[in-house]
Amino acid sequence: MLTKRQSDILQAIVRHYTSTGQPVGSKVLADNLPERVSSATIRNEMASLEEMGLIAKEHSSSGRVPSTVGYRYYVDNLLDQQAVHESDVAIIQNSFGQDFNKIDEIVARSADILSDLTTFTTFTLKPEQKMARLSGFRLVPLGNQQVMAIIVTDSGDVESQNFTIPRDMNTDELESVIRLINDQLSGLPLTEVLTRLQQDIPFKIKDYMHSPNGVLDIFDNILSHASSERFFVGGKMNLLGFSHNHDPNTLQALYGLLDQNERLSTVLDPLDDSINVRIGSEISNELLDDFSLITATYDVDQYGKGIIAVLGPTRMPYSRTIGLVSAFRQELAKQMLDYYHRYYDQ
Amino acid sequence: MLTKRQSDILQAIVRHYTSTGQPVGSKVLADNLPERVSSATIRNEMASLEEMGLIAKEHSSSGRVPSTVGYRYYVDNLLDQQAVHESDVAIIQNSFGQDFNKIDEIVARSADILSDLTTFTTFTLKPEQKMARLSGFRLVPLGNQQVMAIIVTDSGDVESQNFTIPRDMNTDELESVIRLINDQLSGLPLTEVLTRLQQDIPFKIKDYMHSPNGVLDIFDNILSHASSERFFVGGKMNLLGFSHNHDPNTLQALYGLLDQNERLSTVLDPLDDSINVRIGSEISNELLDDFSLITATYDVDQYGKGIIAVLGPTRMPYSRTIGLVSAFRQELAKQMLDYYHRYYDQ
DNA sequence: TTTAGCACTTGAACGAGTCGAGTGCTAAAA
DNA sequence: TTTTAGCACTCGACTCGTTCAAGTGCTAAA
Repeated sequence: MLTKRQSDILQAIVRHYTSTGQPVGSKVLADNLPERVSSATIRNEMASLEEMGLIAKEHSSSGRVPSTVGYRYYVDNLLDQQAVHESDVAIIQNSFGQDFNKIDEIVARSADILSDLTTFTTFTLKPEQKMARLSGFRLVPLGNQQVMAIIVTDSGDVESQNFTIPRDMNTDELESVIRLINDQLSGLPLTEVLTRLQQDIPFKIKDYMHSPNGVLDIFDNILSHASSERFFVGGKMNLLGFSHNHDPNTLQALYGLLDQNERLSTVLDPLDDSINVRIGSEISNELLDDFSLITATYDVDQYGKGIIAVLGPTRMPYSRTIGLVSAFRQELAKQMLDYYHRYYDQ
Repeated sequence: MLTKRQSDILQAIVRHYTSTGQPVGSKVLADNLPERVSSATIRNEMASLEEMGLIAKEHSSSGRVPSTVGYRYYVDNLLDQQAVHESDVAIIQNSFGQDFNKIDEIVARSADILSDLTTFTTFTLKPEQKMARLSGFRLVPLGNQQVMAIIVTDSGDVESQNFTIPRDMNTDELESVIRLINDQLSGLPLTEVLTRLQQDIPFKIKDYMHSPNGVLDIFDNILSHASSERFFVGGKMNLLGFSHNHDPNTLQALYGLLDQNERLSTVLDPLDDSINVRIGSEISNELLDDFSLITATYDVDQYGKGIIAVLGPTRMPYSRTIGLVSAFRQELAKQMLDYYHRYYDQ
């Protein structure tokens, strides 16, 4: 456990370092502490803090820099009341237009707004659609053997995909299959729809058409697309600004990571419903050792929970960023509820 | 006009510099020229070349580097027969799958293939759709006030967009409008459809519905989307590798440019149907002074002409890159024709 | 016209010296 | 016992001079 003075010193070090980027020495600290003590005393205290692993030197006679553990302690114990600027709240509210036609549009826009505010890179995920139920398949002929398949869920998600009908496929057959699917699978959760599509449906379809494989692949394809979770990434290029490492290869690797949804989702998984901060090596991913990740869920009542996340440098203004995330998750939840109410309640 | 020996020297300088990135001195050149001359002679010749503005020194005692004018001369007069490696041709052919459901997919894939091959950044634009004709509007109700509007052109382009019907809008009214539009506008070129939508159609619609504005905006919106030209960008992140300038601000500005289609299209406009090379300052855009841009059209017969382009460093292997572009435009045209034939000829 | 030779220029790499900001430690003061 | 003043020490950043290699331009001879 730290003494009051040690806390003060650690806090001052983090504040100073995150805002200037320079290691902090005993003299500067002496001028910035609430109680006046000499630089020598501070040096002694810093020696203790270093022994505890909270701060570190870059070289033997440099000032101190917070370590991962130090940031951790700061975030857990020394954070300001996360006061969110009213102007920021106003910006958030005004940035959402009202002309959203899809949940995805809200989510994508969210990532951009949040990255503009924080100047970092952000991720957003819409509420889990796992429990969403199939409300209908549609098939729209486009002429010339082309067909657009559309799947709609009761949570308002729409996924469409074009495909081409094999020449040997009969349109009537296709229509009956669609009817069958709508009859049998409407109202079921997407997960179950997927399994049914692989199990009993092929069996039943046999009666209607002679080559059912191609069609089912299409449904499979579009369905798994609809039920797959895709992160929207905002402010990708901000990374260039706050990454310390400007080596092209490292950057390319990082950007590769941002494009791989599977890898992202393991990294961004929020542990609980609070605002979660992972610092440097705590984000078990070598590429992200110099970054901090703030993740949070947002709760859209019966429509499920989504995720927002901010990726910034370890030396980020934690208080401000956490405040922004906190304000943002609320506003986002509100926007989504608005959206759902506008279109689905009556 | 350059003497044979001057040509040889310029050629050797460009070759050497593009492959090593190091300024080239008289000694190295002496070893690499077809006819054996002393380094002193070469120094004299280089002095002439420099006076003509074809090469330049980085500092008073450094080797020479090609200038923009020098590259220009090289590209115009000294290029190898652009022999394309058979293996590259094979790669191009194999990289196109056959499971394309949309022209856009082919175009997007093209940008990726070409950027992988060149290791540079590439742009592709599908054949001009200006002359494409509207073959139909579709309107698919998705439930809960939501509707998906689909527009299909005779060139097989499909554009869809969700929107929400205002509560005061009558579905029957909407249907009659759709019918009207299909009746009146099918078969017309998209450009004309756009103007008609703004001129006589609103007048006619008045009879069918009391608040025509919202609907027409939607049509307008989706139509201009369909007829807008959008470049696909491949290998964005390759830019990190070949840009000399690693300054985050410059990079961000560059990436900003890649996302602005309007600005791109002024830059990428190919002057004619040959393969066009613009070097450094010739690409009238300050941001691109250290880059070279190779643009070319590809010709898909009656379906129009599209554009492909490669953005690389001024010191790129011109011969190889031009060869690749040349082979690629042919294969791409073939792929598109295949696609069209597969789906539109009977 | 070409070439050998030579004086000259330049950036890169290296070491020595200085400076400033920081440290740890000791011994005296509180 | 805690705090502080003082001091020797360390290290990176910077400057300066030196050396080295790779170039150059120019001159005079071949």
